[in-house]
Amino acid sequence: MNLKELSEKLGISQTTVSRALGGYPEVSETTRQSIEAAAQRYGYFPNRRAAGLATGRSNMIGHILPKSTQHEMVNPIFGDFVAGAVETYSSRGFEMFLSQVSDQDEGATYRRLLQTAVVDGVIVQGPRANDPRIQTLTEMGLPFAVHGRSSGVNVPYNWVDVNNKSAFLRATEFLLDLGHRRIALINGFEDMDFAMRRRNGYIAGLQNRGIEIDPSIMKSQEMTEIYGYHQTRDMLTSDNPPTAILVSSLISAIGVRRAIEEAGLTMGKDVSVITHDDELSYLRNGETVPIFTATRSSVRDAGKHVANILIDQIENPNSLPQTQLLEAQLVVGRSTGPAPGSK
Amino acid sequence: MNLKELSEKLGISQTTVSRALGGYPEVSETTRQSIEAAAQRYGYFPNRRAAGLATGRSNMIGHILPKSTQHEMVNPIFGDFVAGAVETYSSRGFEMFLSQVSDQDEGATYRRLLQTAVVDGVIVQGPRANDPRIQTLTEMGLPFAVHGRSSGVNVPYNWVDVNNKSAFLRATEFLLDLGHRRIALINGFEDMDFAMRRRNGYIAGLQNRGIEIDPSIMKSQEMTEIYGYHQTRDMLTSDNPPTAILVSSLISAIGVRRAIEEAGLTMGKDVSVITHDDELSYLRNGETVPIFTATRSSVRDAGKHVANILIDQIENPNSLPQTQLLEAQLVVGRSTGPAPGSK
DNA sequence: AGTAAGATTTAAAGCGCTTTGGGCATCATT
DNA sequence: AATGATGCCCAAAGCGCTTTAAATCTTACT
Repeated sequence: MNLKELSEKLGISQTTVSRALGGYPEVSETTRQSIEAAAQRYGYFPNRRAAGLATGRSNMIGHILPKSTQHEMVNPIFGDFVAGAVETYSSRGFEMFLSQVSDQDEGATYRRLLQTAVVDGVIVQGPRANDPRIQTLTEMGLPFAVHGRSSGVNVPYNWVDVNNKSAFLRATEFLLDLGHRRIALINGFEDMDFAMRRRNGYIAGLQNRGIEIDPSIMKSQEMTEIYGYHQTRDMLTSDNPPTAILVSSLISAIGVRRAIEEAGLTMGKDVSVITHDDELSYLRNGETVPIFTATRSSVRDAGKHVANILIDQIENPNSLPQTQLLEAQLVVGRSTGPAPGSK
Repeated sequence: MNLKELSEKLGISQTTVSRALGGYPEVSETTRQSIEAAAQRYGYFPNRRAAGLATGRSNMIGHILPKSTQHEMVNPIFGDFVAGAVETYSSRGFEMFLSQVSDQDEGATYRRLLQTAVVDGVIVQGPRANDPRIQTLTEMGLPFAVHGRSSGVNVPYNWVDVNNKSAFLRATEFLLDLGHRRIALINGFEDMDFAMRRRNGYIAGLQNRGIEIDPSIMKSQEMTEIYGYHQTRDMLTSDNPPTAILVSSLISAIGVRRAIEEAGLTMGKDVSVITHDDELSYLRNGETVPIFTATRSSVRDAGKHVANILIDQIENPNSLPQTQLLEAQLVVGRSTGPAPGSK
């Protein structure tokens, strides 16, 4: 059933049927009623491709999954982030489009997406410092919103980010207050902007108290479970092991705990741990009392917000970019305690 | 730049330009060369909406994310599964479309997807026994492929599945061979088809050796970390605790390990554990030597396969449905050992 | 040289929708 | 009664592409 058939069946012009269904005012209430009833009865929905061709809009938002040759990991937060975004999309009449690209030609992909008119805007994930995508997209005029920020980029753009620096600053201070003086950092890849900011928060926290920065206990890599395990095991068997560890991901923190327990130590007594917690739905950090003391911020909510901001921009092309800085909560669980030897 | 402009620039008809770019034979080699060069130079790509309107094909595959009111969990394997599928899509000229639906009107969504001509086919995830979606889609004539199978459905359809029954049968036998007699099952929701099959494998394994089935140590729920933890903790403090546990997900197995260690027991000595391992990229089951003895099967590969099968079907509408049964490997790690008390 | 067959190319129709620019009643205003 | 508004509806153009049917140009053969 298409518009033509429906309008013939009703004996009403295509124009009027289209307008009635589109909610335009210049249709009398009675005809609108009968048109809507008929559409319902025949299960008519406008063909989106045709509608898109006519209007120049697709009501689709693109997400680009970089097929990195370097990092083979599929981000564990991807599912929850997308779930949040899609929730917004469906409530605002949009849908999600996902494409994969090899790293080098991401620019070409955006250009192609624009040229082939397949999306109205894109979400940029995992920004790095000075991320070139922001420049590219701005020049191209393809609406976009970034999950995270990109240090060094000065043009305004839409973003939603967690206050990573403040979160890790507070976490560091919390450990210092407990008497810890040797605090390790198990961070994500530090060319990622969020990881850089977390490190900055950590460093600021130590420096505020005049504690020296020791690069040998600052690790940076892809945040897998194994990675947390390895780094912790190595540090715990070193000459001068840390008494506390700051971890960038709950997944890695699980590895950290494994290494601590394997070393015959007790988490929260011998070694304190604070992790960032994205509130992944399949990996809750305990229930009423969290397992890990954590800086907590829902990545799912972030997905919702960033989608909303992008759609605002699409629906209102001349509006100024919006930004949103979410504060993480510091929630206290069972993984932290006074530094051993301090009273 | 659109087709009309490009063809005017070249002084060649739209027809010929379109054909040259589409790789049709009735264009002389010399004109094709110059057309391709020009397309390259101007960065021309055909508008996909318009092409789709003309051909009736969209080159998009739909995935539906049910917005379950009941299960709020975003499947942890979603990311890897999608990554596999998208890899296939991009190599075969397709792209992915993701939409969210509330449970009850999934049928309506499929109908709408077909009517609005937005996808060429859909992937069905998480099938249950007698899943109504298979019937619906078959009747509608919308091409689809299922990740998993649906017991009780007798019409032929495209699917890719792991041999869950055989995997759990073998795992059970492995534990029995180690002398275990009291083996618990921490399974996923058993209205999910895969979970049902796993349970059947487990039961068959026990019955083959004449061991009685004890429903009090067979658990079924959403496979979170917390769930594994709770069930294990409860069972270990019961009158007749199991000496071995079969777990349906690595995520839950992490919770199982946590409970075992919290109880002061040693995994692989006091309590043996076998888990299913989907080879999630962010959650590897150890390195050379696995942490957990596991039934292993890559969900990412499954994504690739199911996407290929669906595209085959789309490109060749009259072909018979394809099916693919992947065997899981039983890999031995450090989480299993002889039953305590047996010699 | 003349013609049939084959190779290229083109004009134009059509995919299903939205929207512009009128047209025709109906109603209120002078 | 003439005029201007207003409300409702419609025909047709156009979005950018693919593809059918027809035209033109080559080539091969009698």
